[in-house]
Amino acid sequence: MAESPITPREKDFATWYQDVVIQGDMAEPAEIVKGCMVIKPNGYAVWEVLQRELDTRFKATGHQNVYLPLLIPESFLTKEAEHVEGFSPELAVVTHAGGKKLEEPYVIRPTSETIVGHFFSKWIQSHRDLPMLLNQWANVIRWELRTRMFLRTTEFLWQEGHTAHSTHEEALEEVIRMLDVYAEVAEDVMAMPVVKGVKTRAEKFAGALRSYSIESMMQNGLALQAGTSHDLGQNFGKAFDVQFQSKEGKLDYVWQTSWGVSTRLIGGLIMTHSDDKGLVLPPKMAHRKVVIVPIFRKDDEKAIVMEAAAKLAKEVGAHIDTREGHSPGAKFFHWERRGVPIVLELGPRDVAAGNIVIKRRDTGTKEVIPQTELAAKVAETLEAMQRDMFSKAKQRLQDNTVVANSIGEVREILDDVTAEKGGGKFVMAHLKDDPANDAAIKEFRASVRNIPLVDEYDGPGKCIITGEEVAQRVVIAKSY
RNA sequence: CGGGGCGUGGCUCAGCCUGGUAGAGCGCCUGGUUCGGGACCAGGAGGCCGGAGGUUCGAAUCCUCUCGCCCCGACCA
Repeated sequence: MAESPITPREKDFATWYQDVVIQGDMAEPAEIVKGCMVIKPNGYAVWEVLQRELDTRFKATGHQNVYLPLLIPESFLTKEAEHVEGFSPELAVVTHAGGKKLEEPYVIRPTSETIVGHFFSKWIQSHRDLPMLLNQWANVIRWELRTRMFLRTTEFLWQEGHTAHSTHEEALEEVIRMLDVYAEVAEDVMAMPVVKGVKTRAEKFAGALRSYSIESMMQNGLALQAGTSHDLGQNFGKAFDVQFQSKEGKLDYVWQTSWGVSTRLIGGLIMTHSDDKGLVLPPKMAHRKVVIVPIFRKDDEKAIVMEAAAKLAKEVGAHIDTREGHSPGAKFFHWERRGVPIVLELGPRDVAAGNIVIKRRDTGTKEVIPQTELAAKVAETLEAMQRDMFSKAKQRLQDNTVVANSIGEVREILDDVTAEKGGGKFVMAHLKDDPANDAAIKEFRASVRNIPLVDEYDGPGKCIITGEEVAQRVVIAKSY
């Protein structure tokens, strides 16, 4: 037994997740710093793919990247009342520097709305400066009490978009545009289906008018907020005095948005697709899509096999596992745990027959094919995997979405659901957007995930708590 | 912050109750035989037992304090 086995999902989903992260060589707990993790090469490569996919789309929608300071004067946080209330409990504060106590402490950014507000007020004077469309790739710190690798760590990597507009309409368009970008990356690249919607007032970002989110469903049925896009209204504009002069010569505050996704997405990716054998990556997320495991005994066999392997590897852009001192079996397990989409086996028998063995990670299907067909077969298999993995996840989401018409029913369905045991559902119910109702749902540790932008159900109905007429059903679930 | 668990070679842990020369498996190094789903044999390197104080002739073991990590809840991307 070369490396520790992975706890089956059935037995304990939370432990399974940790095992997959560690065995897949994605990350490990930092241990020396509370709640932090070390993202290892295999995990960081996945983040780099995500960065590339997102960044390309940000640029295509007119955004530019900037970088702002990690430290924020403490007083900045207090300028927006809701914002400070929302973030105060989880701030890490720098009180000493240069061997002296600081006159005014700095907080380590939990997010950058305030510092952006400050600079927007410097940079924006005229309607000609608008819209201002910026994005920042950065790390932030939120002192969470409970952490899980990728899903919630004290320090995490993310991108935060910050934009300023001259009208609310335009800002709203931006909010939805970026939510769509997130949904596209989640579904088309990560093969992770999401539900787009508006957060309830109780669940919105501290300081926003409204927040929008994409919510995905993990294999245990728990919801994961995979991305958010906020309509900040003029709240930060007013707090930081970001005014512009309109065409008509009138002064007005800018309308802002902010939006972000984080390394949490990697957690979502893992919990959407992986299995009891380890990590499973959709082809578009795999930095290493094809690996060849050469098989041979004697030196003359080795020469023949390696020559054929090198030729085929070049043809399909594969990595050859040339490590010595490991049996082929050990190599198969190695790549399987790391989620490589396609593993090719090539031994003397195959070379003699002009064949090669192709195995796909998601289904475990193994096939012997002529080497001449390899390139076509690889391309076709990668495409099929991407498609099938999305379908499978989509099906699971549908199978585990249920309708409920009373609070008792909702509670019945979700009461015993935990991250470890699983059994989670998305429960569609009519509920009025009122913090009191959110609180009632919280009593059994569930929450309103969002109010879907597209109502796929029966339209208006009576709120399961107040009985008032509401426009549509909302998503209620246990979540990470 | 409440509850639980845990700090002993790189990793997983045993030893602690009942104080007396620091152990195992895995990994690592060397050599040989292996190699189509986690190979085997032989030899070898590697630890002031989380930290501080105390009890004792003697502490990984007993006592006090302390630091940290993990898991479960409340908070949250």
